[in-house]
Amino acid sequence: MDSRSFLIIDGNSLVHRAFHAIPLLSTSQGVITNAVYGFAAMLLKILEEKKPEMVAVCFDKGKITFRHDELETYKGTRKATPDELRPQFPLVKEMLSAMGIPVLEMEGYEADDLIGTMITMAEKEKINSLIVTGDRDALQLVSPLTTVLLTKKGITELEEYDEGKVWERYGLTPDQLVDLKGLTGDVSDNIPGVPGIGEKTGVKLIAEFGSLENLMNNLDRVSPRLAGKIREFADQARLSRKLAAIERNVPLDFNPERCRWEGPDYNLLLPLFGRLEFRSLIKAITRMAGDNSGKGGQDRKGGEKVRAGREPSLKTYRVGYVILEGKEEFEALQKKVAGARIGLALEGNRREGLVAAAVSLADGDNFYFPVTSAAAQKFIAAAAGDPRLEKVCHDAKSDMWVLAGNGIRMEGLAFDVMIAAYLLNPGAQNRNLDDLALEHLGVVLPAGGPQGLCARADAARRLAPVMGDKLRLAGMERLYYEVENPLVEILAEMEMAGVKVDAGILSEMSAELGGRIEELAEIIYRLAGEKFNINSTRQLGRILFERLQLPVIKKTKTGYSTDAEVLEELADTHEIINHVILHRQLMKLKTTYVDGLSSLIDPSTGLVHTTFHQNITATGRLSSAEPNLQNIPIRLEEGRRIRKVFTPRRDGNVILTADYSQIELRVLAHLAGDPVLLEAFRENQDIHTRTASEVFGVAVSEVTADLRGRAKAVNFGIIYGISEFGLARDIKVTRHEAGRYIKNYFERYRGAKAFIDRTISEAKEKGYVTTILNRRRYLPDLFSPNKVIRNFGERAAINTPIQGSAADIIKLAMVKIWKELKKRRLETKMVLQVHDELIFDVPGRELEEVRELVRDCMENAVRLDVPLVVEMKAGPNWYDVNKI
DNA sequence: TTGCTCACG
DNA sequence: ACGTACGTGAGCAAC
Repeated sequence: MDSRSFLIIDGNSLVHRAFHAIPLLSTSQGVITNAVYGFAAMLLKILEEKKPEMVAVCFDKGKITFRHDELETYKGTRKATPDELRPQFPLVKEMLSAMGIPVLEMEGYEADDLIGTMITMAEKEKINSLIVTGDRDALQLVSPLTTVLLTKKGITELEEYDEGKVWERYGLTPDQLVDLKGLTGDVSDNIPGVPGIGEKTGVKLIAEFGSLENLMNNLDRVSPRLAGKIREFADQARLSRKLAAIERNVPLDFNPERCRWEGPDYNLLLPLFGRLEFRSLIKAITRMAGDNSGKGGQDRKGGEKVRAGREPSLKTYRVGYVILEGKEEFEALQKKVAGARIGLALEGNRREGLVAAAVSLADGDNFYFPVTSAAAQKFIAAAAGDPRLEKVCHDAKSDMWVLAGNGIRMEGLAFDVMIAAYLLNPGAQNRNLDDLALEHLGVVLPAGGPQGLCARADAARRLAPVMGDKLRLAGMERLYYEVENPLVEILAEMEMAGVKVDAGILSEMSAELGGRIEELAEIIYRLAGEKFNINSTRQLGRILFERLQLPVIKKTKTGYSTDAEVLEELADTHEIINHVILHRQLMKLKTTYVDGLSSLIDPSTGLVHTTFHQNITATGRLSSAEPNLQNIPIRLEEGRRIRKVFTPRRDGNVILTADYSQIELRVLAHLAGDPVLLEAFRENQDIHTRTASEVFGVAVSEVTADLRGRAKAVNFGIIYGISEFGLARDIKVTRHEAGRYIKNYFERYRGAKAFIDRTISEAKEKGYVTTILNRRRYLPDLFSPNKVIRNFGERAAINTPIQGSAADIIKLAMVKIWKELKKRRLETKMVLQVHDELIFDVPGRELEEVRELVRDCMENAVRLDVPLVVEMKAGPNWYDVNKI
């Protein structure tokens, strides 16, 4: 654009366009944001491309405009603004204010009229204007100085109209477009025009006569039929023309010069985008603005001080810092931090250990040091190891691993902002320190170097009180300080302790499985009549359903389904199927468990060290990765044997397992207060047998294995948020039959039914569900207009309090057990957690004591309305464990 | 990177 | 008429 350029946007039009072009996005807490997002994305793109000098956005104001004085039914057919859109307008205006862009609106006028008035002012001053809108009516404003950008498709495609382009499209000049509207009217605005005249005829007439008035004066020169029609509706045509004409003289106390754009106020914009969870836009504007900081003064060690009272703009966050070197400096700092609370950030990794550290103090002083000298090493060991020196970190468990590389242990973790962020919203996908600093502090962290590390230590320290307040307000203080925070150190110890894995047995298994897989492959190729990749579902599908013409049971969105369920159903149709099933099974065992596990054994110790993720699941469970030790086979004997390789770490030790019996159903009994469930557990009955008796109306003594199996599926179904379809599929009965079971269940278990209904309705009221320790999960899916997604949300609303409470309970038990093991100075190591089960590596002499300690801590972790029962087993490996 | 499949609670 | 059981992680194939 030219030197003086004015960008002027039809806010209503673009907000509506964005709303319809973008699917219903919402924040993790259910605030719908799609229109704001689309509008912001469009705005940023146009600003970047056009770099205008002046910017304004116009909105309609008031339902009744001056046009309604002329025609009561003007825009009478407009649909009401959707409920999902209306609350987004204030957000758009807030965004514009943060962008530093003025919003123009005036009672009784539409955005068009304000735009017409502004560009008229601009043209007088020879300013070039660019109008952005989705409304073709704006094309009448095109002139040598004014162009219009029309939205074309979606939000990114725009089409620029100058006079030439208007002529090319309509064969008319921009001001003739108004005359055209007089004839054709406009369905969307409910402007009548002349009935029977559409765009084709209209354009022809206006092109020939130049204007509506001239046409009226020369009706003798058109066909009698047309002339009659126009004569009959002459007044209506004149009125329509008047309505379609954009007003250019609104008494507006504003002018283009006052729209000079100085750029966004990033201190407002970034927190707003953070709140709306516009991660990609945050990245985009961060990039756009670039790192234009670094004007801070230097201090004696080369660090940079914050400049006081700087103007608001997107500056990478800068902190003052001092680089520590000499022994005396470390000693001085050690004195200074005694008994304090510090932010701590480390640079380094697990393999190579600690490289550098940054410490941030409450008074704002920050210290950076490379860990190269003995003095540095001594300082960090003392600081990290001192339990009374409170540390605030981001992802402290990773820091503990880095420190462990230097033989340093961390104690005294006061706050981990990553874990706090997880509790505040377990559904968020990102908990980087950078994102948290942006969202909660409104600052952009610098990357790398002493400045970067100090900023991280400083940000962590400053985040702690902010997030601590939020935890308190959400009622999660106890959950944080008594469960999750202590668990960080416990999980670090479990990971570092590792589990002994017998590599010798694994390599034998690998060879044996390899041989069997090859034999099976040969048979499969022979039966198929050709060689192919059995692991490729596509190639397998082609063989089974095309070459061998087996019936197609199920399709995936990319082709034939060949999953276990399908293969099982095809088992009788062809000899090849059972071989494929076995091949799959053995392949899984070999690749994932046998070979996968082997590759992760530390050859110097024979241990595997899983990583327990404490901030992944939506429900509060842990997850385990590299290797995942929470999904080691057990259901089928063939796979179960893998467990033989998990052994105690030394001779004389045993593997002890302790698992909660039916913890989720017990939690359900407690939460629902259902009398039948309560009674069953209080009397320690077999819960599935009892359910079978209730649902199928037979005496407990008459329950067959088959009935018990079905009842078990029903019980699982209840926990998952039952559906006829799911239950029917699981136990292979008709949907009708499954429906009967569910109906019977809810008639016998009224409390469970009431719990489910109550849970869903409360979730819809609050937008989230909670567990017994007040863990929270937001469920934006509950508000989806899509029924399938909404049903998902409802099932999650039922399952989360159950699964999540069970997670709370075992985590609490872990903390109790760990403290007790420490207190008694036992050598026993807690090594694994598998959701409802804990696994220990126990010296033989401690077995008796540890068994009682573990049982006590687990059974009494919380007080429920039903007893918690723990089953314990012990043995020489994870396979050969027997009840004790 | 995505989709499919399958191991666990 | 639709298309679903809840929560995970990993390996392979095929882009």
